[in-house]
Amino acid sequence: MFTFMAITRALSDQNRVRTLMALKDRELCVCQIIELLELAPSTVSKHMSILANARLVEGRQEGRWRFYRLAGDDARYEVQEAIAWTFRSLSDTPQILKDAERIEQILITDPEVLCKAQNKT
Amino acid sequence: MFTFMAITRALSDQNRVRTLMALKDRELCVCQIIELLELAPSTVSKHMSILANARLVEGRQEGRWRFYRLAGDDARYEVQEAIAWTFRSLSDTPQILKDAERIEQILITDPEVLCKAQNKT
DNA sequence: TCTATATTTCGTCATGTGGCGAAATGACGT
DNA sequence: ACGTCATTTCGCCACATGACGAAATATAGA
Repeated sequence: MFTFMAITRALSDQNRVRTLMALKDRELCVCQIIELLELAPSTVSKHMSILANARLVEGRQEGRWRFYRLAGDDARYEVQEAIAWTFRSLSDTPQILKDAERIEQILITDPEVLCKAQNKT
Repeated sequence: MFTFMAITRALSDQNRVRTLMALKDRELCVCQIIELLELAPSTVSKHMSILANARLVEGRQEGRWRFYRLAGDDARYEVQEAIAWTFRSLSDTPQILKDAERIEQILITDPEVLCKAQNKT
């Protein structure tokens, strides 16, 4: 029950759901997620920790950057089903399609450059 | 997206999830749900309206009583999948098993008597 | 070691949410 | 029509949550 509630609570925020969808087929660095959501780094960090806590995503450190990816095949089935359900429900929605386009743009820019740009703002 | 968020928000409260699980294979009158959750009628009413708003449950008026049941086969597939996922995730958990037992007890008592007893409290 | 920098943690604020009781609503029986 | 009674609506309170900026942390490179 606790596990399940952690998942539903994690999914009950639009920004977190958008992030989850953005991780389809790729991992993203925190600064890339910041760029997508247009939120403060601290806010995004909190969101990611909530998603990670629910085991919906996994984090990976690479140098100064932290990358997040969707939970893998080793995840609990509640998690796997939650992710599958989310994707089936939202893949075709305007917001997610718009995000997908935006991510393509974000991926063009090197994370290095992206982060630097964010620090100036 | 809006529909999906309504569902996840509805599922992000433990009492609402317990209620949803309690509706497996049967409909329940509001006073029976009050008895199960041990919450104030106004609180339960609010919970039910949130579940109904997300289309996870449907209400039916019968005289003075209002019965709720799980969304049927005509519901959107997001809803159907959400319900299916919830059941697969929680059917075997202690809280839900305990609730199931308690519901058996509640069902023994006639709703008429149950409501009267609640009014006295 | 010192600096730069990507991310997290902390403190704070505004808003949302879940809880209750009282009053309103709606439906039955008389 | 009127009283009864199950449920909902409303107003309120305590607490949770999402947002930010500032400060702390951790890592890479000089």
